[in-house]
Amino acid sequence: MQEILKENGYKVTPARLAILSIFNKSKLPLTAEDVCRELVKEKKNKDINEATVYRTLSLLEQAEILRKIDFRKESAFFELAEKHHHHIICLKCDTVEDFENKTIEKVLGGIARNSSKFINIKDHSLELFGLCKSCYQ
Amino acid sequence: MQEILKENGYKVTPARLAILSIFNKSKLPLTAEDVCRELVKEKKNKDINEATVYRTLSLLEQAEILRKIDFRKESAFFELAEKHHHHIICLKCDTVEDFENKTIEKVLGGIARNSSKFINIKDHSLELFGLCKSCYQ
DNA sequence: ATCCACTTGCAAATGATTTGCATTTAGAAT
DNA sequence: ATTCTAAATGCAAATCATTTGCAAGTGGAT
Repeated sequence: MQEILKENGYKVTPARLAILSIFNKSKLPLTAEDVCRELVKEKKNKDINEATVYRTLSLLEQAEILRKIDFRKESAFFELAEKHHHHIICLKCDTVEDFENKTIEKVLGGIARNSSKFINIKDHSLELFGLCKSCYQ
Repeated sequence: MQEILKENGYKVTPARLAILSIFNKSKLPLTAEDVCRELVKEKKNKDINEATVYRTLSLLEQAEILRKIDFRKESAFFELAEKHHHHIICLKCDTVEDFENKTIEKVLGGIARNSSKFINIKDHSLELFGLCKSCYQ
């Protein structure tokens, strides 16, 4: 793991190793708060600051060691609920293009039906992120 | 539009009508802030409070008149970036089940390629939301 | 062992969203 | 039309996740 840090030119620090090790142990995605809580549990690392956790998470995300589940924008977006569809969102200017696709809906229906842990799927969200023609240099 | 409010037992107020009308005019999803900005533009409705906008948006969401794009949880989630996959998330207990599906990836590739506005798709997020077996009453 | 850019801790700032409370209002009952 | 009450609103303060400025600490190249 620490090789990945070095390769990317980041220093190997106790905080970074501790946080990486937490993700290695966890089977589930974690929030910054989850990480802090786990850190406190480990006797040795009671002292890693919340701000450091946030800074480390975004560093690890940029290094593509961690993935952030859903690129959430600062604010929530709303639209009329009329028709079900999905979006392609520009990472730079927030332009939105809608799309819908029957195949995907069908496949998702099957996935929902075959889930081992879930019995009731209420909705789903699907967004593509990229650069629109104007923002693509 | 106001019939929908009445049908659901909500009072028809100037604020609600103004906000609904903004969504009717808009081709794009809007944030609470966007709505406030539009309200200020209209001479008549300079006076609708920000808190009212937020309260109205969540009311309209509950009435299923508006849809919130991506059910964002309070905090962002992170996980090791190793393998690309998606999630089924319990709305009650946050339990997560992973899944992946080649068909969906393939279809999304085609959608990206055929987009009229976008030229560079970097990533996508796909999450299903529902109730896990334990939380389903 | 030294040095400096990179890290960290701490506290304060930020930005979106929510909430308590006093006032106003929609709309049902009169 | 007037009255009445629960629901809706404005305002300001609170909250919550996340970010940032700055001073102090530390990896790791030399």
